[in-house]
Amino acid sequence: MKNNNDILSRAEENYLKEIFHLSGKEKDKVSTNALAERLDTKASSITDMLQKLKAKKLVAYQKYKGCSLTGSGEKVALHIIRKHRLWETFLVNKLSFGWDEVHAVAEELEHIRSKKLIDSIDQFLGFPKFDPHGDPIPDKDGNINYQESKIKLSDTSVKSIVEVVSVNEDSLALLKYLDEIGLRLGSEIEIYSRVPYDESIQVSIDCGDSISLSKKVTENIGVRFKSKMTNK
Amino acid sequence: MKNNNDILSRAEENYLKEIFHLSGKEKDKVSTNALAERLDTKASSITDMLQKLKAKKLVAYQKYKGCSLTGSGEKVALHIIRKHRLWETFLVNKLSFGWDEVHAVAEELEHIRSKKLIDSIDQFLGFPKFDPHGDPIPDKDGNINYQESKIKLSDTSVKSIVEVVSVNEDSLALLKYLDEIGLRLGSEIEIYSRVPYDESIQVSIDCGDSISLSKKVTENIGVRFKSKMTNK
DNA sequence: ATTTATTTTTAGGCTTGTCTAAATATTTAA
DNA sequence: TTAAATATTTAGACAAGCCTAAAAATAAAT
Repeated sequence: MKNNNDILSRAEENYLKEIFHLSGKEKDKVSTNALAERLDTKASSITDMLQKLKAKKLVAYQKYKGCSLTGSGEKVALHIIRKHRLWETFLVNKLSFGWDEVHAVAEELEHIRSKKLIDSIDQFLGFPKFDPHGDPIPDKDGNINYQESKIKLSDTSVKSIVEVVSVNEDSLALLKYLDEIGLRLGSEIEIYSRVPYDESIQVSIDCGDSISLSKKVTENIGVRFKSKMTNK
Repeated sequence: MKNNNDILSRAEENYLKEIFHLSGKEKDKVSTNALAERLDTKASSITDMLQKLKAKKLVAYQKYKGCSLTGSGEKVALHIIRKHRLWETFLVNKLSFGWDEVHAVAEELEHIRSKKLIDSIDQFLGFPKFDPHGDPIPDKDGNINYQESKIKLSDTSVKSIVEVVSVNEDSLALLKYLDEIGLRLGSEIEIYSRVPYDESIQVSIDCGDSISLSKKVTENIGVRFKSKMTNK
């Protein structure tokens, strides 16, 4: 049960992290092009790196067939994600950063190598379970509490009332926009109607005015079902 | 007065920092070999990098004549040192790290690029003036309070009583040893005698038993004069 | 003032992680 | 089921930052 514990480069860590994110809960194979887009590199670079990561037994990879993480690859990925999310929580809870300001910095901090440091931060924060965007934080052994019954806002049915539990942090512009319209973690959203043509929905946020949200927005918001709207 | 604000690599930042440390308060020229030893690389690598840093106007350098920092080079160096020392202070004051555990981690943290982050940490710590090893922390404008009348323990005269105000953090082994013999920041040291042959000195620490300290140790400890010993 | 020793620089190479362009698989569509 | 489109891989190149070995400059010693 020996871990191939060579020290990994930043690039290698980022590849593993993105493979984890892209393969999702269903552990799908991840395609070269999908990785290239997320990592903002060319497909040929992806191929090179996958061969390297395969040699280190961190990913399973076959030519033309996509890749997935091995056990130890997933362990590394979860550790990076743990660090990323703990640092974000630190920035927001202790240093009063806005939720739209933390992602870029956490992308750097997640590569700091001290185990003692991140475990101390975890303790300092009181062992938080979720980060400021509502995503679950893996514990020191890599266990992650996937949130029960979380769905995308884009997948909800009309006349529902839901609670916002997570937001995709990748787009700074999105986070700023949500801030502007007053949509935050815990907000209550009532879905009035859906326009089939563009899949935009008409909603109110925390009982505010009715507002339209595009598909592009709603597919990046995670919610939990609360109740159906009462007809009055 | 425009700053050549290309983003610098980690390596470049480390070179600038070491040039700053080696050139000292007197702003001496720094030799290629001295840098090579501190940075644990070969002299030829130093030459390469100095040419690059010269092109970026961060160091003044002439073949065979050593180098020194330019104004903007020094500014960068001070900013790295500020970050290093603030992170060390954070680790010790907020996360209960030992003073011998913080250096390695701070070597990584000092390269995190967010200005807002480090200024927030500064505020979070209450704008400390000195780090856990007694070294002064540059403020956000790069001003540094060199400690008044600090000298090396190796340069003290016998029959003096001095207070420890700083310790060279570079050697982990030294910090562990000092911890062992109970020498810490603020300790009071009485110097009984000096052996001319090896320049070791005989001292007591905080009124404890007499102990011998080698030159190698005493030249890495900064002290401030308190008083002469009373003859009784 | 030469010779010897030391320091520094040059020249050429290696690895990592990227790129472009061309070749090859796979998938989709006719 | 063959042709067109798309996805992926290979081949060759490049910059950064390091290396070794050899050449050149400086410093030390006779």
